Amino acid sequence: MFPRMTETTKEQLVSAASKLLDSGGQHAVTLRAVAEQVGVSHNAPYRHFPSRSALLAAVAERDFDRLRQAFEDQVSAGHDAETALRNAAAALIEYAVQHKARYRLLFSDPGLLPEPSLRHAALGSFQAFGLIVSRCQREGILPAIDAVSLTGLIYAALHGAIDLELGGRASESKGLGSIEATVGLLFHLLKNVDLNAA
Amino acid sequence: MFPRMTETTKEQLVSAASKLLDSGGQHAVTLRAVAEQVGVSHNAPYRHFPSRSALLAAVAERDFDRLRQAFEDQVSAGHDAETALRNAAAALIEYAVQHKARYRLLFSDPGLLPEPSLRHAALGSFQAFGLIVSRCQREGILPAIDAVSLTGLIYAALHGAIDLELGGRASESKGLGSIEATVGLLFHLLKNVDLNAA
DNA sequence: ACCTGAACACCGTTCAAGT
DNA sequence: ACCTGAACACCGTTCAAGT
Repeated sequence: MFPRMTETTKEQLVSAASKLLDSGGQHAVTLRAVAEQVGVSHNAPYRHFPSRSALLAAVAERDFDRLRQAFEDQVSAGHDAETALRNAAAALIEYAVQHKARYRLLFSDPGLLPEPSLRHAALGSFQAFGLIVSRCQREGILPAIDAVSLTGLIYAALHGAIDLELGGRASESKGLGSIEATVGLLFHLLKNVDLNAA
Repeated sequence: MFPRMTETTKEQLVSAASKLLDSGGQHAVTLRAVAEQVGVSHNAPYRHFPSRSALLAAVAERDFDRLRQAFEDQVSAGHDAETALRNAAAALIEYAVQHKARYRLLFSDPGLLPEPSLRHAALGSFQAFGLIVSRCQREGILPAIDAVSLTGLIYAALHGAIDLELGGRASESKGLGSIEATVGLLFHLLKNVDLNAA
């Protein structure tokens, strides 16, 4: 099957909501504005989504799938493990910086409805990232501890650096000059962990 | 001077907003609800704060000061450096878990007005935490790299672990079973960094 | 199956007026 | 200096009705 040239109304609503998130943030995504962009009445979205939250969940699910794809591309790109890890981190950082409100929707918004399909998409992107971490461990770039725990820690640190930056909390005076520098320091330190020392 | 037994209306508004954040989250902090708790009309808050955002900024500033105090207490408590670091992290985690909406207001909300006094309070709490990190470096518990950068990295990782948990993103299947475990792993790895190896 | 128009309760904010 | 009541524009959501 070729993809349809025209989006369904439902897809158009998701795309319009994404666009509004990018241009004006969460605040700007009102059902009325979304409906107007698509050219339907202010409550037509309710024929496709039970609530505003459900529409935002659909935006998030689509983006989680795209992130998983980006991570999987790095797994199969044929680079060495460390390059794959750095590229994956860079891809996430670029997504966050260029789509701030969408990043926060996916990784921080406490109002995001935890529908099973969304949780599945979120876990999928995490696990794709985890494959890269595991490969780094096999190549000795990262310490040989439990792979899932290590992936969780790196994911958390990466998220923390990104979230502080997006929230305007990451000033130079807090040692958080750039997300890249913070993440680079993390990888540098992890690379030099020696658990056989003591 | 002894503290007054009665709060001014302004202080009452800040306290009421804090309470509403704890009980119902950001969503529940409407100026109308705040005013009702204090017993004034729905727009009386405007005699004390120019906007809802400014009221929330006042809540944040007070809490940043309290966090700085908690960190400074650990500095002067007479414990060894590692205990001070672990206690400081535990204090932040406890604050986050018991006051989720307030934690996110301080460390994540992009709408928080960056007034100079608020930025100053935020930086103060960061620097108090940094003093503990520096002491750990002097005692050889943490790697001897630039102190501010290391503090920034630890702050970011701590924030990431907390924020993912508060947002419901920290499942066991993502290696994020508990904030304490993730932070414990971070400290464990940092403790075993050996930059003289290669 | 999908859409519309009117309506409801709620909100942040403004304003004229009161003490 | 501090407060009140009415009002405005806006929002999510519901409902009766249309094709």
